[in-house]
Amino acid sequence: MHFIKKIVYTSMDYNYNEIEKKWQDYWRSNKTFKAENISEKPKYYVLDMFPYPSGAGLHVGHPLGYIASDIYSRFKRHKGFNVLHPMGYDAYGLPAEQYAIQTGQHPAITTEKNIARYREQLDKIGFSFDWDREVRTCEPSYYKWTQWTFIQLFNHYYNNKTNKAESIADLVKIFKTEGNKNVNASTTQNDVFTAEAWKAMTEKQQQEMLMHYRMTYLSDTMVNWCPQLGTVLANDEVVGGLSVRGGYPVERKSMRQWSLRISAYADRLLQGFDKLDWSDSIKEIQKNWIGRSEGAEVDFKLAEGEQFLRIFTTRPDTIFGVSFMVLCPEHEVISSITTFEQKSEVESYLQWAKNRSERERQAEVNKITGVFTGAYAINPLTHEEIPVWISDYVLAGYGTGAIMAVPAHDSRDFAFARHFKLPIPQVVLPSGEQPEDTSLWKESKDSKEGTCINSGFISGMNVKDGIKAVIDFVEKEGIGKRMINFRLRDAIFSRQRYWGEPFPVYYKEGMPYMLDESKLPLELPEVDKYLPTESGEPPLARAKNWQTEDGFPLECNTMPGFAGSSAYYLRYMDPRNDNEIFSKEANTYWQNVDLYIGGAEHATGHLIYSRFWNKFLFDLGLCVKDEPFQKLINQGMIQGRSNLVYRVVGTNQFVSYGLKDNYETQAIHVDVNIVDADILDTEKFRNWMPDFANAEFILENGKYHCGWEVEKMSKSLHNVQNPDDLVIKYGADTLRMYEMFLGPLEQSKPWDTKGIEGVFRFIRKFWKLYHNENNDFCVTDEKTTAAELKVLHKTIKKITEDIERFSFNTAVSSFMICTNELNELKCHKHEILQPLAVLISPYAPHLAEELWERLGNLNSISTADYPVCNETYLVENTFNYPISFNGKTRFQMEFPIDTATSDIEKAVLSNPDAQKWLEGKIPKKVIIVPKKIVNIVI
RNA sequence: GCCCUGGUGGUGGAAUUGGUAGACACGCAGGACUUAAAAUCCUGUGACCAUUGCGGUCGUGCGGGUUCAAGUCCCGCCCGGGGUACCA
Repeated sequence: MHFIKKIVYTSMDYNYNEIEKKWQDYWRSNKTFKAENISEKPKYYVLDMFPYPSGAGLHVGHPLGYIASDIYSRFKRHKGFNVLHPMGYDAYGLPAEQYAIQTGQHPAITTEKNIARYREQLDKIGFSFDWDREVRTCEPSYYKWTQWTFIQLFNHYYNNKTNKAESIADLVKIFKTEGNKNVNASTTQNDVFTAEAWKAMTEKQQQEMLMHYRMTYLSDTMVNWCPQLGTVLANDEVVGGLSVRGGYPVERKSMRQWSLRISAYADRLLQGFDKLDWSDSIKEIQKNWIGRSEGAEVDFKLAEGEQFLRIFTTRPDTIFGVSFMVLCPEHEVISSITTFEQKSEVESYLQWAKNRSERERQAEVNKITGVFTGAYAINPLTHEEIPVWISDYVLAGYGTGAIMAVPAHDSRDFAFARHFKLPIPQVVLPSGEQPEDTSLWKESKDSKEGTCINSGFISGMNVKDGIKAVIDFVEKEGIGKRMINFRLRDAIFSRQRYWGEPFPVYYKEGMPYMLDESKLPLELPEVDKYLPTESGEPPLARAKNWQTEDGFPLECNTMPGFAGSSAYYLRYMDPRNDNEIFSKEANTYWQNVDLYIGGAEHATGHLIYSRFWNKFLFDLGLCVKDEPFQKLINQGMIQGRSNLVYRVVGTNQFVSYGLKDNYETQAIHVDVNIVDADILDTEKFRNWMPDFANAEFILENGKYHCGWEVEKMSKSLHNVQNPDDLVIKYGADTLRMYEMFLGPLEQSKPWDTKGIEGVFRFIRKFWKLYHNENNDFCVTDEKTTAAELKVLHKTIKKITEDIERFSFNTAVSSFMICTNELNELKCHKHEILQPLAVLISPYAPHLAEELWERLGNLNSISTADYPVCNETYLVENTFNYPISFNGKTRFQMEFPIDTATSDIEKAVLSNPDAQKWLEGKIPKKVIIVPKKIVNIVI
């Protein structure tokens, strides 16, 4: 009812539905926002994180970033830039495949359908995307280049000397002439071999050796295996031992998998930040994820035999305080060093540790477990014998899988030493303290600063000097060296799933080989079921003839989600190129993304993978910039605002919010779409669910008031707002401006439709500046007044400043203020209203286009120049000084702008109001800041 | 635990470089128009005290500090949101 009334009345004035459709059609048929790769104009590349097209469609949270980037794109066009503003779909993904498993419907069909829905929703909001450049990661013409890049990764290794990826063919040449003794590469093997030894290897042995160097490599690694999803996951896809998608438990398991040697780029990924305009918080998250630690690798000789244990430490100065060593349960020397007496105990511990899930291990961090191997090592500085233990608090994946324990100064070592009654020698003394009896300590002292004590030749040094002295010593002795360690692990790149890019890989005698580039794309085959085979192979193993023309079997794993999303921004530059990933010309013109807007949840996944991928392509000389995203903005989450009704326990009665405390009630989430301004539509409620058909209500003043809460937007909480309904009810321009008006782009904020009416009112007021009571266009050529010009130019200035600092919420209020002021001035003048239409067009493009046309212009408003502020209209002759006493403002006085401060002082002090506040006292001091404030100190 | 964020009216928020705290909007209250309602327009709206008018006191999570002047800078806490977690 409410809804129909609105349509009727709006057709009387601003008919947004008709106008918005008209201009969306116009933009589509005129390709208004097509970006050319050749242009005289300077370029500007604005990118949104492309969406995964889920079945639920867009909710109001999704377009927030898209609206901001669209405003900026349109602004930049007005400013004379050639703007690249594309959109596409991250189309591979688990939900479509899970749906396929359940229903048998091919994920391509589900995906296609979802994309169509997304497109329809996006179109209705009036985005200025260049749709000719749309990409979909699941299209063969797109993933051809994902596969192609994989081949390049396979054919390159990372040269630490030149600090870039170089060709494997060149590496083979070096191996042939001099072996690997002079090679400093990022590698997973340490053996040194000669040219002769290389030549003596079989092809298979050579391939196995090269695998340790390739940027993507096949290896047996401990992976995150998720049984419920039937696939392995990368580290960023696991949080707290559970899969991010679906929340299923994840186990550690050794499997033969493809990995990307992203760790080779760890240092460059860190250094790259200096040049980037990203928020500190997102840089910080990535820095922590990469986790650079400076320290040393030191070898501890075993007391028996010639073997040694290599450890990594950031605190070489504390070696004097090492009283035992600990190995991870997976450590390879365990079997050879364990003594006969300890053997059975060690074996049962290893068995126990192996069966412990990742989740249990993380949940029971405080549970101290471990076993003594019976072996002893020699502390290289004290030369004392120290016991070697095994415990799963030492991780196989970091450092060397073995640690030197410094119980006095490390909390985990301390807890372990206390539990197993091992000695705790103190070696660092914080300044101002005396050495203590460590047996009385309740916890370790993690002394990052202080003086070394009980530490041989470094006793008396401060920690920093001690570290340096010890490293120099171990390097001289040849038992250790300076070392930088990273937390960042190589990314596991295989997935045991159907709906992803096939690897361009076949196997010959168990060794992988790349398909010839001419065979790309290797298209995803049809399968009868989207499940693993009975023997546990991935779904692709079900495909018929999944082999090369020569009969060699093809890889059955597929690539992970981040494969297709790691270089899509580059493909947008030249998306229909079938001969290369993108042309040199296109890349040289577009360079990299100037502005990237998206959610902060991609900090440790997509944003790191993309930077890695881009740096690799940069090393190959394919792209001209080594960082993909110059400026990054993370839009905040839009939370849902839920409504609650209160059922009297055990009845079918619902009591209004204000009266609920008189009853024992149960709160129930109610669909926010049947609530208006917290007032429940009781009739709709009865029809909402069969359970409530006979609901009775206890009302307040004849109305049912709902309670409310801010929480995440989700179907199950019935608080999802989708943009389509709002576009129908208020129009796209109102939705766009309202989403911006909600608050700062980067902050999380609750969605509340209450306020949208205010923006809707504003849009109509704005329309009425150009129209009379009969909705006839009424803009005149009358001469402007100084007051009108001042309003216009003040607004130009403010809006331009706001847009440049991405403060869209304050820009919207400035438009409101401007409209209110022009309305008051009854201004309907062309000279004011034409530039104003351009000013608002990035925000409310449909409205602006319509007004632009009515103003007599023939081209799209997007071709108009952005108005320039003329400061001369803003010059003030006087300033209204706040007069404050001891910092408290009491009254105001107006003075001409150029009044001398001495004159101001005189005038203020003789003012009767001032006399009242002075209470006859003589001011100690009078501070006058021109055009700011007068402060009188008494 | 560690790291990053944020905390301002009934609500969303503004205050860009230390200079009149609460712009703009929602909501609410009152009024105009109307047979009535919707829409629109006008007025008021931080709290408290006073109210006949003038006014006054307090106030940006809490406690200190720097300053003529602090939402803004410094120190110490509290609370919310996000990230990360045996990383040696």
